[in-house]
This record gives sequence, C-alpha cells and structure tokens, in this order.
Amino acid sequence: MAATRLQRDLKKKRPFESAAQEAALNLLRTSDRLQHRFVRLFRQHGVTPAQYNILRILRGEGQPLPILEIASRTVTVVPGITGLVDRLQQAGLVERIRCEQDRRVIYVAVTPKGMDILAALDRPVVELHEKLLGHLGQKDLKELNRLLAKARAPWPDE
Amino acid sequence: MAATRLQRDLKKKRPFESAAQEAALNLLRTSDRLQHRFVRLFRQHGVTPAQYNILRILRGEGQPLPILEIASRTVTVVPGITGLVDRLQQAGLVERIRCEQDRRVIYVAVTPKGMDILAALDRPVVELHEKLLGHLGQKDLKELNRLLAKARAPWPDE
DNA sequence: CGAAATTAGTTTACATGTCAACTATCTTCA
DNA sequence: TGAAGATAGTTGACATGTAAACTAATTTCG
Repeated sequence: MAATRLQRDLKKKRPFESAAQEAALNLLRTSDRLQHRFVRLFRQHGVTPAQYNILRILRGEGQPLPILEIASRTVTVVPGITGLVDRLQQAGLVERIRCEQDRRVIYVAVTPKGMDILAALDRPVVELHEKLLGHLGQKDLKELNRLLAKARAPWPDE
Repeated sequence: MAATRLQRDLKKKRPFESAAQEAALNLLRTSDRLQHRFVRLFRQHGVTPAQYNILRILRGEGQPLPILEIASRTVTVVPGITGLVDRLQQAGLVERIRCEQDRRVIYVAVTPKGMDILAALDRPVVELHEKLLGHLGQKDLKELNRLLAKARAPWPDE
C-alpha cells in the first residue's frame, strides 16, 4: 500500500493500522488546519475565534444573553466563558449587565464596537469558507456533511 | 429548508448561509467531539493527548529525537514542545539527553515507564477508533478520507 | 581568527479549554 | 421563618497552543 499524503506529512513510518484510524487523524488534521486559517483572519481584526464566536452568538440572538446560556451554545465550560467575556469586555466589545430580578444572573451585550467588528468580518468569513471549501463543489460538500453527521450520530450527547 | 441536526444542536436561529459554512462547522464540531473522547481515554492513563502523541512519535521512531524534530511532527511550535517534554519528564515518561557533538541539541528518549503507558494504551486506542468510527463501514471511511484529503489539497502547506 | 549570523532550546506572556472550589443569590422545605 | 439545597458566576490551578524575546552553541565569512 502506497503511503498516503497524510502519512507522508506526518513522517509516519508504518502504514495506518485501520481506515478508522486514518479517518480520525484525517479529521483532526483537516479541522486543525482549517481553524488555523480562521485564526489568522480573526487576528487581523483583533479578535480570537472563540471571542468572535461569542459575538456572533450574541448578534444572532439579537439581545443580551446570560453567561450560562452563552456557555450552552459553545464548547467552553462556564469559567472559560467568564474569561472570554472578561477579555471581550476589556476590549470594549461587550458589556456585562446584572439582571435586576435575579442578582445572580449576568447578561452579556454586544457594544456598538463589537457590532462593528462583526460587520467587518461578515464578508471575509464567507469568502474564506468558499476559498477553503468551495472547490469541493455542492455534491461533495453535501456528502461530507452527510458523512460527518453519520460519524457523530451514535456518539452520546455531552 | 429543514433545520439540520447540527443547526439545532447549536440553537442557531437562521439556516446555514452555505454548504461550505455548514461543512466547516460540521468538521470542527465532529473533530472536537472526537478529541474529547480520546482526552477521556488518555486521562485514565495519566497522560494528555498531546503527551501521548509525543510518546507515540518517539516509539515510532525507535530512538531518541531532537526537540526540533518532534515539533516538526506535531502541530505544536517548539516552545510548546519544551513545556510538554518538561511535564513528561516530570512524570518520568521521558528523559532529556544532550547531544555531545552539538551541545545545542537535546534528544528526548522514552523511559521504560513511558513505554508501559504506550503499551497499556495500544489496545484501548484501537478499540476507541473502531467504536467511534467503525459504524461508518469501509466504503464510507474511504470516502471520508477522500473528501478530507480533497478538502486539504489546495491549502498551502504551513 | 574573530565577529556576525544562524541555530537549538528555553523563558515569558497571553489566550483558551478543563476541573475544583468558592462566593453570592435564589428556591425549597421542615 | 430560617436553614438547607440549588443555582449563576467567579477564582485559582493546570495543560496546551502561540508569538516574542532571550541564552547558549555552532557555523559562516570578511
């Protein structure tokens, strides 16, 4: 069996033990490299991917959200959201608003400056997606989505 | 267009703007959840995925490797490898050996304890791969590998 | 030959993701 | 009613990945 491109990339001496292992590594590596491209894009606008994601979530909701709610929509646990919101607040992109009915609850709202960042990134984000994945074409993109969904289907929710 | 499972998972209000964006998010999410499963497995044996990867690389090479070489085989830049090797060394899983011909070079070697960890994880790692991706079947796995490779093909090397 | 340039690895600072513990606030129940 | 239990968010510690700066060692070149 000829060494796959992935195998050569990794300077791996032995062939993959199984297709599943190759797929897993393929998945991680592709995802990692994809993320890197977005990291670079976001960095040009002064935010990190995780920060951008929070801004995006808040804009999508159209109103301030409690920290617990934000956490439920991201891969990050609550203490991590605290840190993210800290830094977003420091950068003037969000503000914290304590709920008057329940003093435990903190709402996070996007500032106009945060909205500006989002607006500035709307087009570049779309373009980067097309640039990185557009060559797959609609048929293969749908197939990729199908396979990824099929892969996840039996995994228990977290 | 009916909301996809992924969209519902993310409590996303609006449909995906494009198949490319859906695929990107699908990729990141699938990869993330896959990694989580391995994190849990490795944690049971007292190592993190990145540490395990380094042990694996060293065993695969069959001899000690310089830090720069290790870095070239992982997604981590050199200062990060220093930290990883620090912690591996602290745990007694690797040792540092300074090269006598070039005093700048540090070789990293797996200790017998490190080899024990690797051996203990060999089978569980294979089984987890099968468990998480085996249901796709050979045909779909090959197709997934093809699509992921095709996705990456035009991306410049880093 | 010796200074300048290059290289290998470390240190420092930062962001992010995780877990455990903690504080403040609200709800439940005897 | 007031204590116990539950909840929302924060703090602290840790690992990992990144960039910049630094130190030690080797190589290059005038």
